[in-house]
Amino acid sequence: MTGVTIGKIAKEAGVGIETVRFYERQGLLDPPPRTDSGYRLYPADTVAKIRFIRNAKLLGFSLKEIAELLTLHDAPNATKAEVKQRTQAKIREIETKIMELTRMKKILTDLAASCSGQGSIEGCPIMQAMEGQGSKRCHSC
Amino acid sequence: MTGVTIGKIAKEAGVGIETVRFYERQGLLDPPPRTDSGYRLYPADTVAKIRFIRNAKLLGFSLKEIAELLTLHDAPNATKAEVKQRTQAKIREIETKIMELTRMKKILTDLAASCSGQGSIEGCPIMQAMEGQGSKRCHSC
DNA sequence: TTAAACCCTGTACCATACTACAGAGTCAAG
DNA sequence: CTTGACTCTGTAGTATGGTACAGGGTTTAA
Repeated sequence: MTGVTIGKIAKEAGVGIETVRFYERQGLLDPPPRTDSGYRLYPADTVAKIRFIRNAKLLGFSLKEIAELLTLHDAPNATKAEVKQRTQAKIREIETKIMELTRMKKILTDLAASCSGQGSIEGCPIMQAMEGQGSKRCHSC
Repeated sequence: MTGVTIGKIAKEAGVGIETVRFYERQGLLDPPPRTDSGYRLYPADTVAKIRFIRNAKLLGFSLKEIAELLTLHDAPNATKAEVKQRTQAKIREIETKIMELTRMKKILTDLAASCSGQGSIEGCPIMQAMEGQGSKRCHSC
């Protein structure tokens, strides 16, 4: 089997041609063999790799992290522990983001509740909150 | 009063000089008057504006959105409703992000629980999940 | 007077994940 | 044999929020 051209790979994987080349530049996809005229000819499993990239992205992994996961994927001596450790690190990262967003949401919700939404902006409690010192002794810290 | 030079504004506000000029380019701070030699001379309330920017950022507003808030701030005929509406839109935006992150976290947590973390990467359930079709009929959608 | 400290503009760079060309060569069908 | 579809490289642009110069001019304090 000689391989598949980039256009067919992209179409099957549901991404743009430019994206496939971009993933190659970023080290997510191995540079494939070429025809005499320089056309890329991809092995059949490339579509699966692009799907892997998409799935990992949906789980919050960056392209750099996905490159590492793909390296593990192809390393015969990689371990489950390495994958699990990365998964747990990502969970902690997500938890940190959720906590930060929850903090923002609580403050905004309280402010919205304290604002009548009626009349001139003068004395708006939301604006007043943002005018404050942003003190180092912030009660939410 | 002639005004304050950029270095003092930056120091008092706790940001870099470049950041002050950047905020001016982005339309967050009005271009201040200049000395004959071209030095910026800021009005005294500029430090408060930069604090406003920092506080609004901590609540999740982008610089573009903060520029709008600052415009409202200086508009005599602005209303509380306009501020409250932006606040509620931001709350919804944050809720969407939290839901997306929570979705990721749940999947990752389930996957981590299903992985023994022992032995070769062969058969790792986390990797297998990422190899899947990423189907259109995903049960989490 | 001279050196340090300050300020100016303009541009380029960091990460992230692409997207969009221009200008050229190649391949397949009719 | 020509036309359209495909591919190539390389570069630049998108949004976000800055940071970091280079290569000047200015101000201030000793």
